[in-house]
Amino acid sequence: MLRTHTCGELRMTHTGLDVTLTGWVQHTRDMGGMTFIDLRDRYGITQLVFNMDNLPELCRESRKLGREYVIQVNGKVRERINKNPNLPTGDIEIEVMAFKVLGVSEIPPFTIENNTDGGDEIRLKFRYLDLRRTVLKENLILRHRMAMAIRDYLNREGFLEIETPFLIKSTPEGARDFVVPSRMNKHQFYALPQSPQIFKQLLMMAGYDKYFQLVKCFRDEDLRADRQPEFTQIDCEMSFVDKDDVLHVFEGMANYLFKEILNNVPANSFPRISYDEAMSRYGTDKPDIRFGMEIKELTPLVKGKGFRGFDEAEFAGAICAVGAAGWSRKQLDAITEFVRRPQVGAKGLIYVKYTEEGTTKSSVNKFFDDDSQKLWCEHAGANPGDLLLILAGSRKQTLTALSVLRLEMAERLGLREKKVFAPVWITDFPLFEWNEDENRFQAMHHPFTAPLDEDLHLLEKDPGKVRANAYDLVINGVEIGGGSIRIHTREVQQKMFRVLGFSDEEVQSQFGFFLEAFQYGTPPHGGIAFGFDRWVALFAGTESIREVIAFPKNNAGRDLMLDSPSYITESQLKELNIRLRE
RNA sequence: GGUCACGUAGUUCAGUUUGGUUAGAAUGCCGGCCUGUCACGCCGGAGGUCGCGAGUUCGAGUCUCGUCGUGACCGCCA
Repeated sequence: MLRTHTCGELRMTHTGLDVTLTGWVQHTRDMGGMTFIDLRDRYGITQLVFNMDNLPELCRESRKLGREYVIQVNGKVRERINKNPNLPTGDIEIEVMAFKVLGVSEIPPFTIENNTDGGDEIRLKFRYLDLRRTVLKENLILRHRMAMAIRDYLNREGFLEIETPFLIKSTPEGARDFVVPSRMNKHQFYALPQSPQIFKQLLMMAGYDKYFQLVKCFRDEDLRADRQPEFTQIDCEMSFVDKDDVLHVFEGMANYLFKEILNNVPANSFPRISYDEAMSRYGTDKPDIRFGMEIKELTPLVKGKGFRGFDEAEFAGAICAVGAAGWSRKQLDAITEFVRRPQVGAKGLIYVKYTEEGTTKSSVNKFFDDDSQKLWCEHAGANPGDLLLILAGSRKQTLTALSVLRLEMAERLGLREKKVFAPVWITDFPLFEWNEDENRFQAMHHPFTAPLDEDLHLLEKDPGKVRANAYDLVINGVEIGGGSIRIHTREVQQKMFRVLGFSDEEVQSQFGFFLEAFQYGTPPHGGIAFGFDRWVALFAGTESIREVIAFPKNNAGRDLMLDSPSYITESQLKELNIRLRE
């Protein structure tokens, strides 16, 4: 080894010891008579001292060391005269006797410190420099610890980690596939998996009754801060289980992570809310339940008083902002503007201030008297001092807008505390949703999701009413994972494909092998998959999963460091029998 | 596929509203001074195709159009 210790481990107990350290020059402070250097490695920072009195030649040499030079130093550990309480190694320093430059460095394009001066673009281009920063380093360490804890828990629960192929087959339904041309099979393409769904079900059929995999998945769709074209799932499947069994095992896994990683267990068992209930109480299927502020319907209370905004609306709903009756005109205008943005799409915002004196003041005073406004307040659970915010319009759009408004208000009122975690299971999703563009039903989860037993008889008569035996894990408004009990008979699976509008020929060519597999003894099974990147981001306290991925892509799917994707040569194309079209 | 914002020194930004002399700041970088710093301090210096292209104008960093890049969002993401 080129070193005897790391830059994070030396303490007072090591004083007097002769040590050799290696690392990067974080910073030099040249005082004239003496020079201090902060030496950094993965483990921390240790201060080096050079002194003109002792070794003038060495001290002069040290001034030539630039930022990010890689050096090896030999010296003695000694107690500092001025200690630095902000540094774990701040009680000691190294009196350098000799050093050697192991690698010189250009001047880095941005400063490699906690508060970097670099913007997103340049940091992605020089990702290997950005990764030297403590924030990203700690995120990657967190990711590692979580991966280890997950493997540890699932291993002890008897799960086997089994790899599945990446070069597979393009199938309809779901996200757009990334495809890979096959040189040996002219004009044919593999697809990269959107998830190992079919493989894990085949593993259940093969008798591996508890499977998991930390696995890359690929979806060729447009990106967001919480979406990358390739991302990592914790993919799990179990046989001979019902919904409760699955939820129990993975509640256990979530709590194991909370305990091992954050030392903070939110609840032994997580609340469960049906999809319908989530939609009516929160306006979304991924509610943030760290705070109340639930949506209350006011439709019957507001109709018929001549206010067109209500009279013409299918639905009117309110949320109650506790203690916000004193909000200024400016604050209310800002929040009104917020809901009127095209992304939220509300026509306007009606507010009612329920004053401390017990009277009401609203933006629709002209149409409603104090008593009726008080009635709304009571209905929505508001007390004197609270602010009622009301949106009206079509039921679906208004609920969606209220859900967005609810989050925004919570943000402004400081109710979304980073260190509080509120997990919740959302259950009983609709099995299908209607696709307006294609004029057909499509699977809300995926085509292998089992209907609830009691809704099975509706499958062909009234597919829109069928509920799925499916569940999502939502933490703090972030969809962390989702899964379902799967269809395990050929008959139901075929009915499912029929409702989705597949012809028998299409089913045969796309899923023939799968239907065939059902015929050789298929156990009842179900599972779940978690977005590992999102989970790490949640624990790291960041919204962007790029912060927890070593080498992420930008929002156009480009790798700014590699400058990929890129063109390939004519000879590569020829080998693949591919001609580019305009 | 669409909407919006941004693009000025190595970097992060101001300047654009109202076109007008030599485009500024901070930080970084280079040189000098400094023996207890840790956001070291002080003095001095260098550093610019205002993304690119066209247009309007006596005159464009500033206005218009196009284009490229970056970010956020809608659609999309079973």
